[in-house]
Amino acid sequence: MNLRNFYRQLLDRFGPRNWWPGDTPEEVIVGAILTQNTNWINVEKAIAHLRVEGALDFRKLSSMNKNRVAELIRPAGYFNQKAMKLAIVSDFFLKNPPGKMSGLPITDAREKLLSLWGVGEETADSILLYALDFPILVVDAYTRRIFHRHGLWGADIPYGDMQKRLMKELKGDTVFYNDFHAQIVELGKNHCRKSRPSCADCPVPCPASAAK
DNA sequence: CGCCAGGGCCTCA
DNA sequence: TGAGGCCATGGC
Repeated sequence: MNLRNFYRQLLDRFGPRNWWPGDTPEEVIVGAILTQNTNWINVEKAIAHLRVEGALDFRKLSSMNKNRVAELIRPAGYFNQKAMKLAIVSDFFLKNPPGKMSGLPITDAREKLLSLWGVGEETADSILLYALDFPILVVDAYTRRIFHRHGLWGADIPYGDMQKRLMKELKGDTVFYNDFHAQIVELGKNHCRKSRPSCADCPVPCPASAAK
């Protein structure tokens, strides 16, 4: 399969996605934590609560009472863990502002993020790409499932393997990786669902032999 | 109803 | 280093 062509099919169907859903780097970073294993609809409710409270703000998030933060982000699930994660990440970005992080070599920036409790590979890469404008491809459960169904790899391929393989073939820049991942999410949510996938109107139908 | 969602950490071998 | 358990709400 030609991945550039695959992307073209998605772009033709869905149009440019203009991601990430969030305006400021702060909002993108908060969203990246809150959306861990959670439906975006629920994340939006949590972000709305934070905004009303004036807490969509690193200073506030790093100093506010954890129980209060947990209460505000309750709809996003795992609220106790995520309240802690928001405090840790906020504290980090107060000391390492996004503008300064963007100037580091990407490997250094990634390592710093991964060293934080609560920030794994996907969250780190989402922040690197969507908040700090680094050219790195975010992959996720949708990516794993979609390309597994297309016969590209096994169902349990590790995160890093997916990322290496796709980036090696795509060789994109920040703008391209931004939209590629956004298109994958659109496809994964609305067509290539885990259960009851909507294959009839899929913009990138699986080869019959590989479909599952 | 039960399943699922744009993960990540801890434990235990 | 890998599998399994845990965290938790709300939509469908």
